[in-house]
Amino acid sequence: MPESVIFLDYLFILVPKLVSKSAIVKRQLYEKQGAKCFYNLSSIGKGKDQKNSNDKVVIVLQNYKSLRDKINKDFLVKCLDIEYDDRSFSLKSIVLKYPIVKNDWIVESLKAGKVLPLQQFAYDISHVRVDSEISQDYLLELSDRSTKARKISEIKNQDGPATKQIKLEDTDELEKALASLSNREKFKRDNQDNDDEDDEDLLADYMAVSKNVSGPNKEIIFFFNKMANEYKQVGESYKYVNYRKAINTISKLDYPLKTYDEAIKLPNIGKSLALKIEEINKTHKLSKLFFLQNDIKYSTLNKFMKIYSVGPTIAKNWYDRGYRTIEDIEKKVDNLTSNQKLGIKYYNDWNSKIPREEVTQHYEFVKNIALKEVDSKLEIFIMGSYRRGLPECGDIDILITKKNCNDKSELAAILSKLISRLKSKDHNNYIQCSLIHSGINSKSLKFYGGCLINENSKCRRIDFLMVPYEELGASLIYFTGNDIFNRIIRTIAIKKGLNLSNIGLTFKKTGEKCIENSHDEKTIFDYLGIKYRNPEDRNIGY
DNA sequence: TAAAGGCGTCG
DNA sequence: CGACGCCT
Repeated sequence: MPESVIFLDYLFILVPKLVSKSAIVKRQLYEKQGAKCFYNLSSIGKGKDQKNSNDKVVIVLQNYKSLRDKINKDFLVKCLDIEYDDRSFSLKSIVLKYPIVKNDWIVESLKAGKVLPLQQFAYDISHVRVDSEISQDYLLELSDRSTKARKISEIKNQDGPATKQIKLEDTDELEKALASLSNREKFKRDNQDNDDEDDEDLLADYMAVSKNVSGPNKEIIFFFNKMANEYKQVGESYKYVNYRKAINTISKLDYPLKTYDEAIKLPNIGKSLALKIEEINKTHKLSKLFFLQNDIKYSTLNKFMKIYSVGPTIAKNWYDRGYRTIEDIEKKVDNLTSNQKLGIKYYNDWNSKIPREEVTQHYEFVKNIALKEVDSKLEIFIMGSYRRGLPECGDIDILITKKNCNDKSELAAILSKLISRLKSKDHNNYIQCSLIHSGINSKSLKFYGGCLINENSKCRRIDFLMVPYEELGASLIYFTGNDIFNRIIRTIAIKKGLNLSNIGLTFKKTGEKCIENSHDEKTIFDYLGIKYRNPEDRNIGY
């Protein structure tokens, strides 16, 4: 026996605490192998076994396979009996201190007759959901389960063979594992099933998106794009921008980015992004991404912010008040703005992409009405992602100008007339709703709303922008984007002491115009000292 | 450490 | 008018 004592320097925290006979038999087996066993962190050293300074503490998830869906932050916090801190990342500090492994680490180690490396059995903390309601219920259920099961079997049969059977089954499994290697494949299969499924989901996702991305670093770009979108949707706009800029840097490389050291030297890539690049290359996963996607707080903020007119402040406020679903919001929030109500009404429609071909249809439809029924001298362009050549668009952006017309009230009147025509029954109420209230006498040069091209279609977001002719160049740049491109060239302007907006290019200090009449974009590019870029080349960062 | 800029809506 | 959100 002495030579088989492999866990001599180990201290196991067994979670959750299971009191079934089989669990206790297992615990005794671990102890025979030299391990000290506890059920939570705070009881270490309180029992007969004292912690030695060289003891390696390992948190072992018992019955991992059947519990994996139930494990979340509150579950672990409660099991480990640690101080609860509601910040999303508090578990990280524990994990840094003590490894968390699935129980097959013990099983496989026993089979191998030696302690196997923890890494390959490590429980991925990034999967841990922060979800108090589910886990509280589950913990209650769990604490009863084994006693309940035993009681039922005892009632069925007073001699208790059922109990014995449970015990035999579980210890059998372990003994089989110890005794024979023929089970090795089965164990492997059983325990890797779920991970394989995760990988397949990821792969499908990856394949779908990677159609649009090629090059030696497409995997990194894929993950960084996911991170960018995740951060955008929870209101972390600087992180969003930084990821997009990093993608821009990486997508220019013609060689695969392999190491931290290579990455850190590149512009727009700092320590944390370089580490993530290394993680992606090693594991083909990004734990932070899975954390964000599975964290109840982040996914709820994400959900709320997809409502038009709900930003980070309101989403956080709702989250803090305990709201978790769109239904909660509809029922319990009594001060929704009219735009937010529309955002909920059209939640699905406005979160769907629009095929490029449909945008073309809208363009033809609006152009026709504008020229025939409003003013034949108008010039009408589709902007945004459409002008940048993308196959799908988030919305429909229409810029309208009139040659040599700088009269804003005339332009406003044109817009009012156009909108009222598009709202009319003559055109099947094409405009369904307004997000910027532009009445017939509105002086606004903008209109945002929802529109319907035909009965079978979805309601689409449409934006109109009336532009004085002298502002056309700056407006074309602004309304073409993308957002990151705009920020980059505006930053270039700042560095030259200038200010670039949709109105024009001015001197930062005096506010005077740099260019009197900038009808075209090229003049502005020239003044900034940068080469003209076609709209298709302004898709910065994915 | 800094990070784009203008404008509409709400209270 | 400040805070918030939206547009690229």
